[in-house]
Amino acid sequence: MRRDVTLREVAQLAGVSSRTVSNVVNGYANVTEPTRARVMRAVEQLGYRPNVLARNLAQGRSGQIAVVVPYLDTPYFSELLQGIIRAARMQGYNVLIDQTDGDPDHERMLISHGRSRLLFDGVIFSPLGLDQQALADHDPSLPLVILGERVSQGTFDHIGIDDVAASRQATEHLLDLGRRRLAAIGDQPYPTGEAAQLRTRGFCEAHERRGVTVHEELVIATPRFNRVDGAGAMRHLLDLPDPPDAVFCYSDLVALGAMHVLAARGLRVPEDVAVIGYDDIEDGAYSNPPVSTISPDKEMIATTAVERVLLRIASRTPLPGRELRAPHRLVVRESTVGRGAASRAG
Amino acid sequence: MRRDVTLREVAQLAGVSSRTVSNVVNGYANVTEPTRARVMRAVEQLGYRPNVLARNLAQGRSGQIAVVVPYLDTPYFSELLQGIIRAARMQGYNVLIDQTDGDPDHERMLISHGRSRLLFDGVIFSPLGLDQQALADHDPSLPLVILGERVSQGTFDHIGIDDVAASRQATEHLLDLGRRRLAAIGDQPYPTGEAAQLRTRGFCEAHERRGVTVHEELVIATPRFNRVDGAGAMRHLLDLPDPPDAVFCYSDLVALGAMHVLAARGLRVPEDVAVIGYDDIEDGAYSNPPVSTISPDKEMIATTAVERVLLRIASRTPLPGRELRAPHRLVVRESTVGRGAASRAG
DNA sequence: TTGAAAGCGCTAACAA
DNA sequence: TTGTTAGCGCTTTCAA
Repeated sequence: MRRDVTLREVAQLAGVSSRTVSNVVNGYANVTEPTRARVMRAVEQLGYRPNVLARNLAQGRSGQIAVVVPYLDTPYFSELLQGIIRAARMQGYNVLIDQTDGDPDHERMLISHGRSRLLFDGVIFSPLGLDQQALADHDPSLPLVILGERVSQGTFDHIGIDDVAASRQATEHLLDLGRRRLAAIGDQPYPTGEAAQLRTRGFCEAHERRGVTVHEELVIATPRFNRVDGAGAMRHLLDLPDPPDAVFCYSDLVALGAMHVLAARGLRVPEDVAVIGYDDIEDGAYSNPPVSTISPDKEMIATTAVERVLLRIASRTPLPGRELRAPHRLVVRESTVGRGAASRAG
Repeated sequence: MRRDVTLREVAQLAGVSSRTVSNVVNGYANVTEPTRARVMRAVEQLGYRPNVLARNLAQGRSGQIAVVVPYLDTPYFSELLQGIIRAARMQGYNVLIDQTDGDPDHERMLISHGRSRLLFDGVIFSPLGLDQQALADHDPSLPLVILGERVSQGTFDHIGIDDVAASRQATEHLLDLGRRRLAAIGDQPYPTGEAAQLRTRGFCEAHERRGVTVHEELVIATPRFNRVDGAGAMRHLLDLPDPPDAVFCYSDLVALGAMHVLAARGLRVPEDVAVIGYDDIEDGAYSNPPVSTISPDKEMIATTAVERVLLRIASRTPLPGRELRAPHRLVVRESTVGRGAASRAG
């Protein structure tokens, strides 16, 4: 390892103390212009670059936030991640990525007291395997922002869209098109499936509001929100004696998987079966047909998450947990209204 | 910030020196069993967790590798990233993500002398904005592994598939189906477009081998390999007086964009136009119709990249640059052979 | 405004 | 096998 230029060497060359160099480099305090110039010259001459590690050790922080997601190759997360990285970088923070595969032990570890210290100053976390209680057990000294649907117990922030309202809106869209046998793919009737349950609730509420009966047997549970599960559920639905004429999918990936099966069976979307998704990932806009969906404001979710976690990091005293809502909108495409009729709605 | 338990405190409680605790914690050297047990007990009792930052500073390394990609929401990269993160973690390394948007200055900065020191020990880099020469100018003391098509100048490793052979294979597949007016979407006839140019070369070689003339006007250049560019190029091709009967797309995203336009124009895939992509992203397998593609061995690329960068980090002396080839295979799906006939080929 | 010096918590060379 | 101790490079308190 090549010996690096240190602060001390710069100080020596400039004929000042290392304290002064530190001040100059960080733009701190009051340094007279001539001193500043002298130091800067020495910095240039030696090609000095601050050692981030040393700085962080001295400051007791790592300058990094961790972003923890279950799966990186889920388009929704990678799209979100882009915004998070951008926002964090703007504040001088680096982003460490972790992928848990939904493993509860791994997830627990990351937010527990037992995690390795100073690797990251805060966490933006999209939990999959942890339920309410496990989340509440997190190290209270760790600034934590949760994405998706987990109600805060007051020790961390939570940001997400209004899942019930959004799902209601998607379902009402299908009902308003005259569909009456609606299926829902993605329910998760167990403690870690909160997000899914909220969507199911919205699904039911829409039926109530329109005075239509929910067909319970058409509400299909799936362990994940991916294409494979969507395809499997769709196959099951089509094998039913009385299959649905519309499907509300709890993610766009599920919708794409479902549409894949519909195409394979020779059924037309939306003529035979209308399909609506959730997340507004780019794939959905380019699928055949393009898929209607609920579009959460990802840019806002990303920037707000970063903003909040940095706020918590900066705060000396633990901040009370906050519930933050990002806006969403219904995006109508061909998978529900057919060619030519597709447009956008609020 | 809560005062943390330090090595020294553990040493005190255990009645040994900090040196010994360090040895125990890191599993170094020879420590007698009773001593070890005593130390471990103290560790447990105090809830001691090593401070990664301090360790790294003392060791002069950061324990992190940076993975630099142009765009995170490109499925190919997020799929690759999964493997990289997994492999790195297995070796005790964390992964720092950076996204350059293809900005040459940003890219240059990351591998130059001027980068911030010790933030990462090595880089796995997929350059977009930098040409051969700019890459050659990287800080030679920085362990560097390049993904994609950039020939190493001997100071870094490069790993990728054989683009020419793969493209030839894809093109031959189209020709062997009897198609004769083949288009290619994704050429990039400028210094940073090496990968694209190699694919164009394979495209031409296939024509030669089969004794078919290349239709130059059907080779379309695009700045990026995404859906939008694929859609735009396809529109252009369809507006030609004599449109193609098959399209070789330089990425699956391009293929999906192209197929989107074909569907919108009421053309059938593959009956009217056969389409083949490149990368084998998951979307391609679930599109309608599923898209034939060149499938690089992503898992192997990921693990090899990590392996090589760690090797370079570990080596005291700079290792000579190596060219590494990952295997690929042709995956035949409905977008070229139609329903029912799709299968896999080596 | 600037200097001297004590840490930040850990590793590792040197000694015992 | 274990202890002593001098760094790693920077920040920051205290004093001047």
